[in-house]
Amino acid sequence: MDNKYLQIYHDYVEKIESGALRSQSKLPSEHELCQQYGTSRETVRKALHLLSQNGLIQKIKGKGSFVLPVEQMDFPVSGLVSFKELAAKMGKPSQTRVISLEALAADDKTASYLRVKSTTPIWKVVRTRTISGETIILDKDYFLQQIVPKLTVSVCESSIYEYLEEELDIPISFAKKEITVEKATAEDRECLDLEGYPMVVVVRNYVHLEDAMLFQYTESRHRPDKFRFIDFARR
Amino acid sequence: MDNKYLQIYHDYVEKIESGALRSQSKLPSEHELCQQYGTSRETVRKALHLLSQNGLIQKIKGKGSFVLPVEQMDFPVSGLVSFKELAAKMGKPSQTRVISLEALAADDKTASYLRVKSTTPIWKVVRTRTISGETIILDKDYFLQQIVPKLTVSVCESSIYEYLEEELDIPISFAKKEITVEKATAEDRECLDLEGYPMVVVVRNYVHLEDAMLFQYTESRHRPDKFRFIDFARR
DNA sequence: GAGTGGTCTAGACCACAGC
DNA sequence: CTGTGGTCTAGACCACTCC
Repeated sequence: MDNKYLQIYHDYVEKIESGALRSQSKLPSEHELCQQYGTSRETVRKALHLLSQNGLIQKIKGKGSFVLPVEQMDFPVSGLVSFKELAAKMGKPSQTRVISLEALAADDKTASYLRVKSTTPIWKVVRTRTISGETIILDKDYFLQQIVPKLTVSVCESSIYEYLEEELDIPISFAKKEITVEKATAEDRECLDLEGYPMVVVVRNYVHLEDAMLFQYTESRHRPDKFRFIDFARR
Repeated sequence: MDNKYLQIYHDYVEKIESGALRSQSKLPSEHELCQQYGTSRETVRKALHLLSQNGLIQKIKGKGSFVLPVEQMDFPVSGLVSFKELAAKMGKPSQTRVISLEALAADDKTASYLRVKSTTPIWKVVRTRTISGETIILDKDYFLQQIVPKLTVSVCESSIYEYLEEELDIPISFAKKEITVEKATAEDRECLDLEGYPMVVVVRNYVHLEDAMLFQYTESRHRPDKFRFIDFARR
């Protein structure tokens, strides 16, 4: 069901992540790829641009396109990725526990985060994440009921993200993350294995739909020594 | 000296950041832009894609392109931006102080960060950043002398980044940032106004050239309460 | 010089929104 | 239905790298 350029893109993501294409190795030239896939050059270029944007290849004028060093698949919290996917990539035993799941009216603070009026019907989900036996992340999610009419504990235990994308087909478009370090609250100390750390890393995530409407606000609170964030930027 | 698509892109960055184009307002259709700029549609689309990637506009199929809410000029540490630019955007009095500038041979630790052999000739620069009277950032930069033959204190006091890009014309291509929280060292406590905070936020930045060669490693150590990082992600 | 990627064009057909 | 953005094509010229 992919477009042509996504087809080419996914082919090469697979080749690179599986190791079939080694770091530093050269991709076929754009001309060759046109012939292999039977497409025009702009289409091939769109695929290569995507690979380059995502840090998988490097294009050098006059030379060609080369696979970049992957550097141990670095916990890419950057972008829109779910905890489930992350945990799977890291290959560590992990567990999600639902502390609470409530349908309620937004209080003033939550309403301001979601930029809606107070008393707007919302879902509030509180979960903890346990990795290798240590509970190190406290996630608090808020959704507009208008967008997500139904939500169950079992969905919250696996992946809300998957549910929204695949079941409800909600068109998630872009998200803004904000990372700060703050004093641990009583709730943090209660829910997490903080081991005496006085602070937590707070990742606030604002998720927007295709029409730019904000529909989800997530606050992810991490034990500082277990927190790691990777960002990849191009000129 | 810009390309056509960069011309269009910069025109609209200016219009949006200056406020001439309000949040939510609609851009001309791609067809109209073609006529206004006398270019083909793919060229206009390349410009709009860039605007969209950088979080300035939102394209909606069947409707048009719309200016996104800017949300208070959000300290965009994301991407490749220099401290000088950041401080200017935030409009706060700031100051850079050079603690040391040395040409030396890489020790084992530094060599492993830069992924070169020990004893490779490098520059080591240590600087502090003071904002509104508080010294809250300690920056340690390491460069390969092979790439940067000359470096002076006065360059380090203004902007090394500008010097590399504009004077030396070094083709910076991409960078990887890694954010963690670590115990403050004696050096941190000595150079920064830590106010008793036991930890610092460490941003490690690996900067690569166009040929994917690593040429700079920067370690930026922040007082936790003054740290803020913004990440913008699209589907 | 031949081969590469970077830009650009003038078309085409499609899917979606809104009337 | 018209107008919008999303995809795709088959060319073209340029700047760069390497021999």
